[in-house]
Amino acid sequence: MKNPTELPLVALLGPTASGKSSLAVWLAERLGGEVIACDSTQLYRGFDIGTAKPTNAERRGVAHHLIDVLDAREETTAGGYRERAIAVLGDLRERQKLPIFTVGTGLYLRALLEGLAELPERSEDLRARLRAAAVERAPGHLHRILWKLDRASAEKIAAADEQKLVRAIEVCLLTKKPLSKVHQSGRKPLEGWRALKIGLMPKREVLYERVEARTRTMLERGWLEEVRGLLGSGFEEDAKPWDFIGYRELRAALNGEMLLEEAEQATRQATRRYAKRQMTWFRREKGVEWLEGFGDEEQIRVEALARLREGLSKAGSRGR
RNA sequence: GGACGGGUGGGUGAGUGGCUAAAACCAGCAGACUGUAAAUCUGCCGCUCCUUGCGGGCUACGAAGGUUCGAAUCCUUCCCCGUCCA
Repeated sequence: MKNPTELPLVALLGPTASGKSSLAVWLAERLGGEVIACDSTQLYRGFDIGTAKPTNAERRGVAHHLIDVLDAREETTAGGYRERAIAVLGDLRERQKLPIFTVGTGLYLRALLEGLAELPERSEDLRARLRAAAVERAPGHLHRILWKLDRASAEKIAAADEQKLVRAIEVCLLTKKPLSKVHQSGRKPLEGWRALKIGLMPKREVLYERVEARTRTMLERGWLEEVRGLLGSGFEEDAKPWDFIGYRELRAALNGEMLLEEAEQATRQATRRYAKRQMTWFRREKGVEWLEGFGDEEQIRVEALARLREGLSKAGSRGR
């Protein structure tokens, strides 16, 4: 196999409610592109309103990928996302379409562009055993195990961070090597593509206002009904999508564990915190052209288009 | 008019003489994060100064006075709020 020519791909990053989806469609129409969601929640079928999937009307006939590809009881992982995205990229290459990623999940973009180390997949079995042990033993048990297996990792992970400790121990046990060592090898960056990154970074307080307004709008569009329907459809209570912001709160409201009003309030709150975490992650992303505004604002769109055209011509390929 | 209960930092709220710039929680801010990532976790959080130290100064628990070596904590008066009696 020859090394394929390097083609440009676009990554639109930005916190939730910053208007990525709308900008993506607008750009796709002008650049001959198709949209690929890079979002851990839009992957799931049935969870539509609260994950802010673009509606058919909003897609305006532009093809969208990696939305609705998983059943609620399936697990996503960064590695799994990477594989799917690479498959889509292959398809777009063949059809000569510009890939435009709407990136909400920073880890997934990184996994795609920079690759992941050669790590084993998660093992539910092992995880269950580790968790059980943690409950029985004194606090700090997992951290002590990791300390023995891989001191360097143990120093980086907080004793309270069970999720990361379990993962680290899991990798050490399955590979029989320290995680910190495994991390140093085997990362394969994406080949054949050159990423043009545009970031949306609206003013904090305006973004928060949008978050509030959008939560309201989602409810008005029947979000609660959607959740009611999902509850009735019978998949496990611990299915991954019930972790998503809003879904867990609305479910609690429907189960009588909190008032609807409280659920709405909690949802807004969680969304704001989420937006903040996204911004923290994105700030570290390299090579991003930042725009201070929302993706549905005319001047932001025009500017995004201009910067992309520049980038595309440098990449020496399509762009009309 | 009378009897109780209460007024604490952005919010809720603990604290009844020193260990208290004041628990805890929330909000806020900053950050970490290579297979759960809309997850998980960490730090900061009155103001200020610097030689950034378990450092110094100032302000703070409704208001004003007082007791005390020392008060959010005790006393007095006043102002507000709640409940009950008239």
